[in-house]
Amino acid sequence: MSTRTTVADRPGRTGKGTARRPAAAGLRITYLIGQLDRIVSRRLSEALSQHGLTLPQYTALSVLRARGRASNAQLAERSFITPQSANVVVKTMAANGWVTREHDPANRRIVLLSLTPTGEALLDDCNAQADRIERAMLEETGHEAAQSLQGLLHACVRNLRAT
Amino acid sequence: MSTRTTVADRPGRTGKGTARRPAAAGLRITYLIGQLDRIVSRRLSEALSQHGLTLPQYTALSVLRARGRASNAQLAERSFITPQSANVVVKTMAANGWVTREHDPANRRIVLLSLTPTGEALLDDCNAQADRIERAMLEETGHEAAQSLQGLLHACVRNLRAT
DNA sequence: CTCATTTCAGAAAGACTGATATTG
DNA sequence: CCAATATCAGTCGTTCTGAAATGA
Repeated sequence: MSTRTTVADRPGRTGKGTARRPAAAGLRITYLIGQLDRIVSRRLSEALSQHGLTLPQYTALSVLRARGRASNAQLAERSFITPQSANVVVKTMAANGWVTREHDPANRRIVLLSLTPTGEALLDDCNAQADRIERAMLEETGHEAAQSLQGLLHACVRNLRAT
Repeated sequence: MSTRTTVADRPGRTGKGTARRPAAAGLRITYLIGQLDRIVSRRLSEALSQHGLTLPQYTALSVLRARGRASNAQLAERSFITPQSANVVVKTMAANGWVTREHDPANRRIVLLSLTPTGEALLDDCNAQADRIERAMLEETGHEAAQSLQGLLHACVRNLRAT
């Protein structure tokens, strides 16, 4: 994982209460992204293990639903991992009957991946788990703030992907 | 790491241009966090390797500067990793002369970690690199938006850490 | 004795690079 | 011949669990 970094020079925390004051407001954004990712990954992994799948597998299922059918190379690109890594994930999912692998009639070299009904149902269950974590994460945060966060994160991804 | 998940049901992308339209706006927040963390980690790791350190090491240096002196257990807690993992990271940093390890006079069982001048200078260099990446990430995003993002991420961490 | 801290040992999961075969 | 795809193999860095030793 990850683990981002860098804390501001001044801790900033002077009070002793729970946190009415901004308190420790000088945290670097890259640091917060890493910390949040670590916490969310842990929570999500715990929840997913109850259904017998891992986080990379859940990611792959999600991408496949969004894309419909996709090749291994496309899946890898969408998941920001190498085709080799994606292949490892897909192999076990195919063995579990969550996805099917069939040759593209137009190009026999390409293997198209699709969700099976079992995979679809599994994804629905996992999405429900993810929703619960997301709600806990955004507790007391208004709907507009959540949308703002979503938009900002998306902008960050776009900016860095372009460079 | 990582790899978060779940894309919305509708890709949303209909156009073919670079991306003037919102395009694919329905991405799940947990998914975006994972993707962004992956991209930022990769960028940061590349930059840090030029200085001869890894991302977890940079994180540890940052935490140590923010905390002043800290034990290995405290460092681990702050970094959201196990004390064992922290120990691995610290060992190599001590060997490189970036941190010192001295016994707590009050409790000889505890080893207090501190940055050396070399470690301080190294951290400054790395922070400059992180600043560059952060600026690229927040390109065209206003200062207030960046602060909003920082606050939202911090709130998410607090909410999940409490649960 | 009990608890916290450190640290050693082993193992697992993920992702990477390199290399190879196949197809268009 | 070249580009893209899939996939086999090896490796590395990170993190984990388990266990042991030390000291308050």
